[in-house]
Amino acid sequence: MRSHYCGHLNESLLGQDVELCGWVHRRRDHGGVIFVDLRDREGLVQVVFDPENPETFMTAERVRSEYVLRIKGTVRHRPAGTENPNMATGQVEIACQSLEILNRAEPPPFSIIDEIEVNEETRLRFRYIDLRRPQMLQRLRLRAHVTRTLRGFLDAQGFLDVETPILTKSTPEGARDYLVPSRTHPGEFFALPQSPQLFKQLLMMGGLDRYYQIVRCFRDEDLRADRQPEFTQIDIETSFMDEDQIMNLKEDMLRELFAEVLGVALPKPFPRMTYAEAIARFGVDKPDLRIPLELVDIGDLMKSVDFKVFSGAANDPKGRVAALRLPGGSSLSRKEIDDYTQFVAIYGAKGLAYVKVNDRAAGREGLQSPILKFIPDDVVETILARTGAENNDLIFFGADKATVVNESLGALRIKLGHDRGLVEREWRPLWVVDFPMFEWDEKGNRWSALHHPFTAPTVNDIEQLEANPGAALSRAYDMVLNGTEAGGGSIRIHRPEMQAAVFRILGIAEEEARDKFGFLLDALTYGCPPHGGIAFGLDRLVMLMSGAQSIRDVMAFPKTQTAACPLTSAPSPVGDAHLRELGIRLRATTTAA
RNA sequence: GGAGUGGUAGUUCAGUUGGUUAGAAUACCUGCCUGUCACGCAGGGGGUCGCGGGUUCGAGUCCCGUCCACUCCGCCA
Repeated sequence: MRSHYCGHLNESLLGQDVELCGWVHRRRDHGGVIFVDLRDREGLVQVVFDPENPETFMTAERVRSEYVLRIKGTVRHRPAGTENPNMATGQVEIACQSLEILNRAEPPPFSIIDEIEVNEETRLRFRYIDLRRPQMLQRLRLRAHVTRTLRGFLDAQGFLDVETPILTKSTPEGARDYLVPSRTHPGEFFALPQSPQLFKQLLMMGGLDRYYQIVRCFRDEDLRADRQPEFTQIDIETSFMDEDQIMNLKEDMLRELFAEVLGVALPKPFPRMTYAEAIARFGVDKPDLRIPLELVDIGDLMKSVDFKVFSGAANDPKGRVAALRLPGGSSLSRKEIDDYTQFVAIYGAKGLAYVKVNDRAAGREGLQSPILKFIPDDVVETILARTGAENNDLIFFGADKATVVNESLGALRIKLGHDRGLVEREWRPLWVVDFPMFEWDEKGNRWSALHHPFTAPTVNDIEQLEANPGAALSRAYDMVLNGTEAGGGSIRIHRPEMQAAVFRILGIAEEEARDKFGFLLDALTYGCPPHGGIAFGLDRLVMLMSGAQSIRDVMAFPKTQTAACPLTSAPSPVGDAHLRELGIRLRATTTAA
């Protein structure tokens, strides 16, 4: 076992003999002396080889970058004037007495020293080298600090860490499953869990009462900067607690986490906002409260204007007309506005109307806009007043189906916030509550669960729920942090009749419900306690806390956008014999006659 | 499934209107340098311009297709 880390050497060890292991960060020769910066996970220390120890010196001449060394030597002060203030260990150096090359190394494919942004595929192919870079190491250490702190909190609160199966049962709805063929049941498949949702509910039925697990989840959907096919949840479930108790407890958890890991004091309590308010003011159900821009409804003003884009949306029960004021936005160039128009087109917006407010006092003369001629003076004045417009502002307008207006202006709001440097440098958590229970799926022509099918509605009356599913609210809550969904949960259904009713509304036939969830329905009949819980996305949380731009940067071995691993070349073909054993029919490789 | 950006030396990049033997920095190798630490100096090696096809006297450059990476839409109960 090594006696010291390189990065821990300091003046308290002056004169002592130490043994160090590490990588050659850099070798320099000068004036008959060899300097080696030796690196381990704690940092760098400079090792000095002088010719008075010829055997060691000659060995040192052979070392190259990334060679792995074990050295023994004496800690001493650097000569006056040669201290390196850029190095944590820059006051001391090691006078080397013995040197052992534990392994040689090819020159690394990219620099560990320079902070040049290397192509991500190359980084992933050589991830073991990428991980040597201080920033990656620091992120993994932060991640470990986060899980350690969370475990400490949950253990102290009496939560029990229980593992649930990875090989489990495929469930309908939700994301696409990753499937695993069963050898012993030819033609049948396990699914990897999208989350341990049903198992944690079964643990409540098993009397566990407070459960948590830091657990891998799998979803076979397309990837994003914040979405990987396998990711980690902090999964939590409790019995007998209501939503306020759960939210309060989880707030405490997050506050302790941020205080411990980042030294940041999160607000107490977190603000709460209904889903409806979030959509109305920010267009999205996970608002980034750091951006001081809001959507303002103006549909009531537009019902009879002589401009069909606006009046049509204003008179459509599913439409919305909204304004978004950008302070100081009148300086935007025509090209910038065109670019924003292109940007909102991604979300289905057919255009992006705007008004530049050059001189508020000058009335219509002080405004500049391609659409103003369609709108009466009093309406213009009301819009300016309602949005709080001031000189040099710009107001964007969205008019379309409400979903299009919400998504496009919601996304534009975030983009403007970043482009114009309006994002506050703060942590702004909030709870979003009162989600609709169901949303109408136009394509499938049916109701689908906004959260998941085990979420309890706010009403207890089944007839009332079935009479008007679209009006029902759920007992779900999302924790949003700086515009990212950090976690989400709900109180679950614990009455078998209610669970059956929700399945009915979702169009899951009784037979199918029996087949897929019979075990859950049975369990509900044997004394299921009221229960609920929450799951946090660990990767996203660590991404936010570390300032990383991608979830991949806080995972040791992430996958690329096509869900492949450049390091191991997974996925890869398997042999025919292997497939036959699994009862999988081979796809014909030659064209049939 | 769709939109966008990119792919040239180990790495990060430049490469003009299509025109000589495709460059720079850095890394690597050799030598020099008595305290360097982004050391310095001199020299050297290193290229299937992602892949395939086309246009052309001539393609890194233009066209078509394709693969890969990244960002986003759809998708993600």
